Amino acid sequence: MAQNDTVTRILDTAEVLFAERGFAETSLRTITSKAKVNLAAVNYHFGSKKSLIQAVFARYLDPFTERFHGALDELERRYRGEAIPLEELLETMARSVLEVPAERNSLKVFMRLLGLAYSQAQGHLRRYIQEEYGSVFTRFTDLIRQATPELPDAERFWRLHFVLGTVIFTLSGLDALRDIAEKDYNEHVTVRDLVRRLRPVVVAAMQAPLPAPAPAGVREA
Amino acid sequence: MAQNDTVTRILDTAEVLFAERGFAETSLRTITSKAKVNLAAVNYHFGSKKSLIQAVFARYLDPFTERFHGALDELERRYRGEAIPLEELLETMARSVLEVPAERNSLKVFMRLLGLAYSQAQGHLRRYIQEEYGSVFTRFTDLIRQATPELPDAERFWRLHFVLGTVIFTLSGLDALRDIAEKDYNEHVTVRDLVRRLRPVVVAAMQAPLPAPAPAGVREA
DNA sequence: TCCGGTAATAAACATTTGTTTCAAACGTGG
DNA sequence: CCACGTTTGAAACAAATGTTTATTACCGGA
Repeated sequence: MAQNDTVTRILDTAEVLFAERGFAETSLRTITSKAKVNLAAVNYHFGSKKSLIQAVFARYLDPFTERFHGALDELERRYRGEAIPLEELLETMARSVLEVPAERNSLKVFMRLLGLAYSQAQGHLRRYIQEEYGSVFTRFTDLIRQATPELPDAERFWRLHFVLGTVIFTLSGLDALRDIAEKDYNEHVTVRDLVRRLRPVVVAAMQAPLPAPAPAGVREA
Repeated sequence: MAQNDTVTRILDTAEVLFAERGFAETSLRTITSKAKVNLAAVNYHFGSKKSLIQAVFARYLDPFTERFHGALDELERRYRGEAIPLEELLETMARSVLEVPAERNSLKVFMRLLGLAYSQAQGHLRRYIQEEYGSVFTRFTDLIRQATPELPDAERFWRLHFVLGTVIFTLSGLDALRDIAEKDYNEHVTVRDLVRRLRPVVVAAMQAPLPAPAPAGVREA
């Protein structure tokens, strides 16, 4: 199990360094020295730095998509054709996201990586994630559509990304925010705690009244 | 006005490149060649790449904080001691943010930069922004507190960051999202449009019902 | 006109980056 | 025990980065 050990050690080290500093700011030498493996091991086992980055994501997203697909199967079975309630869908998504990294106590790393995947330009990453894991997201949004028939399609699209932003932003910046919260309110906040606080906010956001119609004839660059 | 021209050209070019690719991924050579100035000009006028990054932010944040402070002064004068309504505060913040880059039609650049400032590790940037512009944020949160006396302090703290996440996440990833939205819904979305959609969602999020109390005795790693 | 400092330029600098090379060590199946 | 494919190791590679150095060009005031 020598090669497996090396591969795992590289992945374990890389994911926390990536999460802390971003991809471009993390050199292979930093990773390999901290992981106590040879520099060439990365190119030997993964081929390139880009592939290493993708492998880091795959290790989270592969189990996640599997679990999530399973959970959605179960939900659809339970509701047999009827629309699944919105809160049930959100709850299921939350549970699936939480379960995967829970096995390694690395939720904040996972969330930070997700945040980077969005913000970071890194064209190849977005393309990779989209191609590899786009289908499960499509399935989820389809179910969301059936659960919120009163929303116009475009409005639902944007609201989904609004709440996605809330969750990723909050959980990926959790450490910094937690420090402030503890200092100011003397309250130790757990992830469970945050999810509990998130729930009513997310639901309220999705069910907010529709915006006033756009004023006509206003141009913008 | 030769030196001013060079300085401005560097800033103009740097800000769009930074916004497109991030800081580490944008080299001084790319900036200077695109701006048609000499490579050494950056170090001559700004001292270092770090200082250039800070200067890019200062060019947005200095006018913003001035306008925002002014707008808050005006609000406080209008309400003379009484609590300013939440929506008025949010509206004022939105207007101040929108006004500054409007002068150069570069709102998306500004937003992307804000998003990078959060997501990007770049320790020096966070510290710089915090030290230089933290006070206006403190003033704003104080007013928000007076506008939402029904919220427990901790709850308000988290909700503020929830909606901050929504806004920054959405607007900083605007280009990518816009592409999807246009492809799927054949709808060209402007920033004004997004702000209009954001408003009811943000208000609903801040006013959502309080979460169920935390279950007692549940431990977590 | 000439001087003085400011700015622009080209070249070189020292580091750091990802990647490649090739030899040595390893381990497993015959 | 030997041979062979796999993995590790140290070193070198080319390319790219931020920064510095001299040198030249510029330009307004004495």
